[in-house]
Amino acid sequence: MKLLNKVLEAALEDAIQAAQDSGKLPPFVIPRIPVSAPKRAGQGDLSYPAMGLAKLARKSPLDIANLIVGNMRELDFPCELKVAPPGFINCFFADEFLRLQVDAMIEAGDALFRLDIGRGKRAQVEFVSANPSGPITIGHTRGAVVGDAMARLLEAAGYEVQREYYYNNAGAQMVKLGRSLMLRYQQQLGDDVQLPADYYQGEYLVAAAADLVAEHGDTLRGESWERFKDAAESRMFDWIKRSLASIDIKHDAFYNETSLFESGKIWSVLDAMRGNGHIYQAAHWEGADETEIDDVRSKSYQPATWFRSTSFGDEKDRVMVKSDGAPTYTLPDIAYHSDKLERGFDIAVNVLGADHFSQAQVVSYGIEALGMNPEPIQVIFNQMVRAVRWNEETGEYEAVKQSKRAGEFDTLDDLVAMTGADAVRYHMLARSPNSQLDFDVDQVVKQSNENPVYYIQNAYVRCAGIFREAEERGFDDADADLNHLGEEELKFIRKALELGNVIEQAVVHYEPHKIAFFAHELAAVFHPIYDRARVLHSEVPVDAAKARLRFYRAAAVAFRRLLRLMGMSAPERM
RNA sequence: GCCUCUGUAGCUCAGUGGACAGAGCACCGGUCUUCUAAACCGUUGGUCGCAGGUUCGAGUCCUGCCAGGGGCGCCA
Repeated sequence: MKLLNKVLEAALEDAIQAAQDSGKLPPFVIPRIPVSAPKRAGQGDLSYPAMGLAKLARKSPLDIANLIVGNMRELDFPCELKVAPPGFINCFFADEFLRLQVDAMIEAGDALFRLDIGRGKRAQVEFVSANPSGPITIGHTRGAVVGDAMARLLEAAGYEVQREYYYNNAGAQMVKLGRSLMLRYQQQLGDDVQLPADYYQGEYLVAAAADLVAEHGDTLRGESWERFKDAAESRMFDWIKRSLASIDIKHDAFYNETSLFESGKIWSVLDAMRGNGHIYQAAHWEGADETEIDDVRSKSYQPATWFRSTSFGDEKDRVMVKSDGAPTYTLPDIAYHSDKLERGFDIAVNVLGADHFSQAQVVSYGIEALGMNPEPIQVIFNQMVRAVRWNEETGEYEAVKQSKRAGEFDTLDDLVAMTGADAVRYHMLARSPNSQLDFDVDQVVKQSNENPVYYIQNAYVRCAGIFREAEERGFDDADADLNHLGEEELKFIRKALELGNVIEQAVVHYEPHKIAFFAHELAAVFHPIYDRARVLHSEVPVDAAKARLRFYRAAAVAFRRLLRLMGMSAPERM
């Protein structure tokens, strides 16, 4: 299905051009013609404010609007154009066109409003990317939900999409994880050993140790920490994948940071940056002030390898290779993103927490230093998310501790157990990424009966109920005449036709939350109609009933499509 | 101090430079003999943080200020 506002935009531009050619409008460079759906009923289905041309054309907006309408060619879709003060051109879809859309929607099915803006293009979404040192926390969950919804929307826009997970199983944290499990294992065997305070205290390692004892007895006593690290890691990854699968999220590829070391990619990238004149050796960065220089002296650092990121607008240069010869995290990160671009993705979306802002910026500078265009790399920064609970004693909200312990309501598993996969997905998605999110667990549970989640799903359930009942009664819509549809049903079709633009906007601006709000709006149009436009009711004439049954099939397609775009289930009954 | 996000109804939040600023929750009052009332109908609720500026037009763009979150490491 075409994006109708794009069709109208093109036609309006042609009309302006035609008016200019015939001398009715003076020559000027035609600016962007923004056509959008007006907020208010009575202002049409699509609208263009011609006021913006007043200065260019040196005419009154009303005159301009009338001139444009007078020069319009016939559109692909039947509609009526009306001019409204102070200079709007409003487009009203013809009823016959809307009736045609009912069957078009049913035919489109799960591919409803699959766009062609990404046709032949490849997109990648990198998200979650938590290192395998513990369970998926509430913070990771937001990234997971937003990233997967973004991937689904890109697919809807026609892109071939890959979901990738980037991780590091090498660093000091993983050593600590291995040693933590080793100590827990020894404790299970009755040894009197203590876990240092900065080790992983989570209960899940106690369970892992118990499993090791059950499986291997005491035969692992004396094994190195690496053996335990491997055991912990594979257990953690299994857990992470299982948790993500519980909210219907699956990655296509897992990219290990270590491979960038093994392939030598980080060094070739560093050489390339050096070749472009952006790398230097020094004890402190070139623009260091006295405080920084004193600090370096006090640590008696040997020279390190610096990236002159200030050339690209950074506030200070960044270390790529430490004085001990080990790369910082940033170098492999730059190498990883250059690898992404070399793999030929037209778009590489990166879903990160807001705390990675500076890091992402340095990576972008690094890509520039390689002589590559960083533009395909787009980052969605999610602001902080935390689980909160109401504290009766203090009378305020308190953050649930980030303990990584089961039962503390701060892991994905806990959230799903308490509220359900669909509720987690909806509440995590239905917020602008720029907005901080306090996930009030008690509230989500308490309100579950009057939740937007169920409000939307119930629209689909109600359709499914009609189909079930119709089948039982042997009633079908085979020869339905859609002329029997009323204003209200057509109003729903009008609203549903906005879905294409919502998908387009969500993709172009990397704002997957738009789909969640639209789903709620569409449900709000649906429910009153369901109440009034009954199908299997003795007072409803057969012709109207058939038309309505056909209509509800289209509505079900729309809701199913929306729910799937959000990664939510479309249940047949509640 | 610098960078960045946020500030819109009692609460949680939407809001492509356009028309009279919108939802949900909460509150109050009504609706089920027909496809599930997890719904519908109605009422109440606003100095869009403050002050300037740009514009025919600003919740939206710019500047300054106030308040809150996040980031400013030879950690990852």
